[in-house]
Amino acid sequence: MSRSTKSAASSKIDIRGVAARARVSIATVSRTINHVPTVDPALAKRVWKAVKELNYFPNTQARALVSGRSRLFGLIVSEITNPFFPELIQQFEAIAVQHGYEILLGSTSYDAAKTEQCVRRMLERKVDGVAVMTFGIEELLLNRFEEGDIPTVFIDLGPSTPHSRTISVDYQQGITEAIQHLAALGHRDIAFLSGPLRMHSAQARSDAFARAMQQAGLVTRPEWMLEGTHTLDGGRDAMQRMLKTRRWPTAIVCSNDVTAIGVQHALFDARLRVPEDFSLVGFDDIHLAEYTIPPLTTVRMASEDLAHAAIGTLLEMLGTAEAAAGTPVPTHLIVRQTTGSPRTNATAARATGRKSPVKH
Amino acid sequence: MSRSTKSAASSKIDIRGVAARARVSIATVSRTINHVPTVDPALAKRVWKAVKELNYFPNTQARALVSGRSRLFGLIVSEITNPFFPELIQQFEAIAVQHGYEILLGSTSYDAAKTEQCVRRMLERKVDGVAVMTFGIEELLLNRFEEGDIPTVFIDLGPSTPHSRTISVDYQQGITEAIQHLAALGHRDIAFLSGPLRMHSAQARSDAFARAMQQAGLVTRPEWMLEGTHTLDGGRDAMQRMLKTRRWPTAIVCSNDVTAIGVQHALFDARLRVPEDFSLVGFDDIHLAEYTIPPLTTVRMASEDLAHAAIGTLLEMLGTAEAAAGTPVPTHLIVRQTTGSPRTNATAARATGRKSPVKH
DNA sequence: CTGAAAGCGCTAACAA
DNA sequence: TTGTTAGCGCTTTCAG
Repeated sequence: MSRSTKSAASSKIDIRGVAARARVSIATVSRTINHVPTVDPALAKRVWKAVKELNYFPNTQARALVSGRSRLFGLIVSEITNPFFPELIQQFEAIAVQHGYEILLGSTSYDAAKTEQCVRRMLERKVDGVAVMTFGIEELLLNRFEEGDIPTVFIDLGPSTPHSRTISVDYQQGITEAIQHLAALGHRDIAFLSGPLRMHSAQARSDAFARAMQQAGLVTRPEWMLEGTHTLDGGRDAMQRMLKTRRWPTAIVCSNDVTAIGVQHALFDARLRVPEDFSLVGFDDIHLAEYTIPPLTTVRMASEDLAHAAIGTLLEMLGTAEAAAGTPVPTHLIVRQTTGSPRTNATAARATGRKSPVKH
Repeated sequence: MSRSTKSAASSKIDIRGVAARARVSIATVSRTINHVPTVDPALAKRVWKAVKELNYFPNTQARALVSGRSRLFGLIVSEITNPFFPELIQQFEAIAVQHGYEILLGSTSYDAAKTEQCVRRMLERKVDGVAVMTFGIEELLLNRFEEGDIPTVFIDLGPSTPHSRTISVDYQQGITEAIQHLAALGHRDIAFLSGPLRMHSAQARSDAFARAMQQAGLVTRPEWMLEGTHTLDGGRDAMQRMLKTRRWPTAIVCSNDVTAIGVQHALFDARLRVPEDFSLVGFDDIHLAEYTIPPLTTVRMASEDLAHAAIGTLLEMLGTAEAAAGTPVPTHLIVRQTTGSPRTNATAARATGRKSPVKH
């Protein structure tokens, strides 16, 4: 077991070791690595040299214990298996790390017990702030964090309390674009497949749809306002239910992309084609949307914008950053290949095969 | 600002507060909440009562500082946007939480600098163990953790050092099933679209393919062994390259599901049909595989099994759990709708339209 | 500008 | 069985 004094056992080196080697006090080491400006450059140089040689890095636990700040941000999402969230998480993590923060991830899976436990874990780890990206009202969460004086950001939730802020999303813009696009193609019978309506953001998207329809002079029929679950299965099931009804719409707007993918699947199963039999519009613009067959027309809400807004707001609440201006996160339509002219009833009845001729 | 003595400011309650209210020493409180069996039940009851009333929970930082254990497991993945990883992460987190551990997530994005930083963060936070699920050899990682005496599990990496173990995956089983399935359908010209070959697991899958082909008495042509990137884009690009060559295989086996989805997309773009023109097999069986159009035939490797094996091994190394026996993670074929009889050259030339008649 | 010393909240000897 | 006490590694007064 050869352990040269220099290299190995990096984990056992502490601030005292560095101080000894640099022939200064531990206080000076502390100041140096924290970039306190009043340190004599000569000493600082000795300290950094020792740090390098010993491969020292500070113990985060001790640091957090004494300073009261953990440099940890909690990120609470509902369900990590919806591809939108990983994209969001990745952005969030990248931006957090840039600012010297770590992410503690929690997923609620729409389950009260899991949510409670998740909040508890965040509180125990003394996160400096929390971003709740569940796209749903979680009064519970708000109260618990409020009690602990922990800065919290939510996505489009109503009131801002002393320790919580809201990031607003301009759902209307993108959804209006979608309806206008559909209307321009000749669609009049448009259905909306929402997420769980108890979730505020699902409700907001649903409302935006209704408003856009009205602006376009189209009527929304109640039986064409379906409630889904924001999942693949939910989209498939809802579409299957709709296919059992008498009168079909010619276009379907979904509250998120995975729902739309579920719809595509149900349609495929029923031997119905997109966009010939049904036009389809998603929401989110996950990376995969470009890869569905055919590629999905969808409303883009950039996960990067969301992550930026969330962390900016958190940093601002901590006094670390300037006010990041509360401009809402924008959305806009991306036209791909799931939208086209509405079918005539005749087409619907005998549709078969692809239109385009074989190429190769 | 009314703050009743009982409820609010839960974050300011410490072990001393609890001790005072329960009229015991802080040591007794510590023992109670750590379930040390030698505490007098009467006192324990008083302590728990105080804990409830004050809504107390221990400061994790302090606990970690003194005990040297953070109850944190690092989980390093390559790229969170490949849907396989979120599914794995979710499983991993669930199981970790069951055992009282938290997850610190890091993604390397195949980038050396990001990887380095990621390891550093884990070391700084003093993780009790690390699972490296990058599906690639990362000597760098191994050494750094080894130096810090941190238990580490890798996926199918060669040698086990004192502090590292390997979880092996039985790639052969599932891939052999896939080849046999294809051969039974009449395929002889089968291509393999691998991941980045510098990644050990991609190489292992590739080798398993070659062996399975040999066992089935089929020849593998070098130009049909393509290297992809385990991404949507990589699958699409590789397929597009292949379509430019003179001789086409009749079936394609992919090293993971997103690659297969990319291939489907390239085929769709080229007006070629699955499975009429090409049979397609994926690997992983992500949830989405059931929702591609048509649904993807794939080799299942359960993320749950992987997560279980990883955490079991980590716990075992920490002495917390019994030896979890090193049985390899199994894989097996799931037949859906992307595999069928091989095309004849004639079919390839004039393929058009769906076979099945319209239903509704 | 630097060093000595006092804790941060908790666990783990050691005494009682 | 319970309480007292000494730190864990670090930041941060407070003197010097």
